[in-house]
Amino acid sequence: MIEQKLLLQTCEAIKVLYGKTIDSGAIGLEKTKKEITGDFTIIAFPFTKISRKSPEITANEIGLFLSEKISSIKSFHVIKGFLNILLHDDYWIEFARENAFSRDFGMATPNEKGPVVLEYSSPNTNKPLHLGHIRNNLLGFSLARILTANGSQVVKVNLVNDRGIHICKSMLAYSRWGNGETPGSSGIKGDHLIGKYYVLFEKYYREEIKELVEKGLTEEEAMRQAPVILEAQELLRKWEAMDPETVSLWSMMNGWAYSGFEETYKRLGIEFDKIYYESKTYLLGKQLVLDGLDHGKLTKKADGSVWADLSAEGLDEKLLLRSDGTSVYMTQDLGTAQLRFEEFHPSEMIYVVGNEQNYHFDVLKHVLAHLGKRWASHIYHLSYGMVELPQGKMKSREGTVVDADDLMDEMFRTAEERTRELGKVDDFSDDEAGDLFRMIGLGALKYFILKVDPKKNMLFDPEESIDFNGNTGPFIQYTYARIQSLLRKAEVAGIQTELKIDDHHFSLLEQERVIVKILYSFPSVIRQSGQELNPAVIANYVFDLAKEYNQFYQEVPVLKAVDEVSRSFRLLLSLFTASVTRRSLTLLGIDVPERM
RNA sequence: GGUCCAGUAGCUCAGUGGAUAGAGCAACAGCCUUCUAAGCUGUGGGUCACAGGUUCGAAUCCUGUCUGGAUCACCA
Repeated sequence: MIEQKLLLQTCEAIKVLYGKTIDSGAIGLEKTKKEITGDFTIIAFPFTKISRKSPEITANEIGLFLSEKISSIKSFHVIKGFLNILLHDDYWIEFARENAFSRDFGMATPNEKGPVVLEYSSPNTNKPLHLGHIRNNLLGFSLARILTANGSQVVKVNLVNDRGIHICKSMLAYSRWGNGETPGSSGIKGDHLIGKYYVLFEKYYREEIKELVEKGLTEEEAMRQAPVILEAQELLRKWEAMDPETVSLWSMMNGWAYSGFEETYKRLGIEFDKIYYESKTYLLGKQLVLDGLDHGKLTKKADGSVWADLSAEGLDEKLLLRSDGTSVYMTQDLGTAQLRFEEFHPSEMIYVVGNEQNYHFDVLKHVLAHLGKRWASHIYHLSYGMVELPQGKMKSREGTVVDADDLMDEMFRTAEERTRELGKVDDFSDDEAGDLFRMIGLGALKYFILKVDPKKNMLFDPEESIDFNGNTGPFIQYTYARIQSLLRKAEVAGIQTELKIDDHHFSLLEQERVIVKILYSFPSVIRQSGQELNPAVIANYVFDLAKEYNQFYQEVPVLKAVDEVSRSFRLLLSLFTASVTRRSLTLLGIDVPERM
């Protein structure tokens, strides 16, 4: 790699010129800004202390040294303390030629340290998936692909929250008002049907609270004493006691939810390697806690409850077992973490969970460390921000949630409308057209969400999300489709894409050079987003690429280029760009259309 | 109140120690014998929340302040 060479020789230059050994990590090497001639820039300011000369002179001396040692350097020039280095065109041409056809471009060496267990999605079975889940699912799935591209073996897991008071609420409402309605009989998708009864419960519950408050109770008392909530709690106790009737209702309704989720996942294009059910794991962790108690790492209070004292780490005390000996959420998570560790011996355990649980994961790691689990430090919480709407936050109680299925329908519909308007599918079969609408609609949705830094709260404006112009998925898909069309036409015209540079030396246009340089950075973009667990890095990269490509080829048509060598190079560049674009979009879980 | 996160153009977002802080949307003015106008070109738009500090250099790092959000349950 040329960058390595530059760093190495800069060290050498400083040693020879100024007699001091420095670490190559201390050198500021970056890509030259677009407006300035050059490919790489070395920042010479820090060396002035060593050289005891002005930044300009220091940079010039280093530049001279480098161009003697590295043959790929064509020229250099200095602005203030910035040493801008220009490489020979042949270097970039060779680079493009070598990489245009390479398949595993961007692939890192396999990671032998063990698999990465990646949890995402984690739905509740009492209501359908909404926009927040979509962000979670897209992040998780994209991350799995990025990590795989970085050489990791990834186990994608989902932990379904299928037990607890929330599902009992839906069950209660259903047994009261359901009249034996099923997804089949009503034509309602299973998870939506359950959601319907959850909403019914909440509505009725609120009415009861209101009545009690009118009778003189405080709101808090009313919430606790409302007959319907007591009944739901009774249902939970029955479930825990394995009451046959309750369990059978529970498994029937959960079955509806599972098949509903499966359908949504499929439409979203995401999948899992393993699904855990909380009903099977909720008792885990208790033994872990009792062992910790035996070893004196946890404390028991007078009422029998068990706690972890994390005050030394700046956190509070955390309850792990209730006074009646039952587990809490944290206890379960301790248990499932232990389970996964034993199952996979992972090098890393990643949880894609919203940032409202930052504290929970802090505590989780600390408690595990307290219990002597060394792998606690291998837990990484990929925390993402909330999705807000123009009207404010999504609240299920106020009916301002954006349902995942509805949203996808809306995206598909808009994609179809817009595409038909433009006459893009006039020569498509119905199947082809349908596929295209789904690709574009989903591409728009996925890109819109993934391009934002995960940790930030984001605003989802339905209007803007279905705009297909500018920094959007469809724009990138469009660029790709156009390149594919170009390549098809070139083939028909019998134009060579294989570049012969043996006897030809020609100059790259400035824009060609910009594009090749962007392509050059692709492997480091993948690596970076793997490290930071950030698909947004890739999203923004591929948009820049598409934009540069469009700008250039607007002005310089490929098929008409007169010079055979330069035409051949541009085709090669198109091929290269297409392959990197496809690769990037795939890492984001976005499909690429051959025509659109 | 404690802890954590965020604050960049009218709006949505990039940029996390380098040069004159960038895109998209929105507004206005242009460009279809070209790979396909879901595109391209141009114009206007900034106290990088505020104040100090660190250094050759700060939107970026440190400290403090302000604003917004999350969290601190014998809920999950």
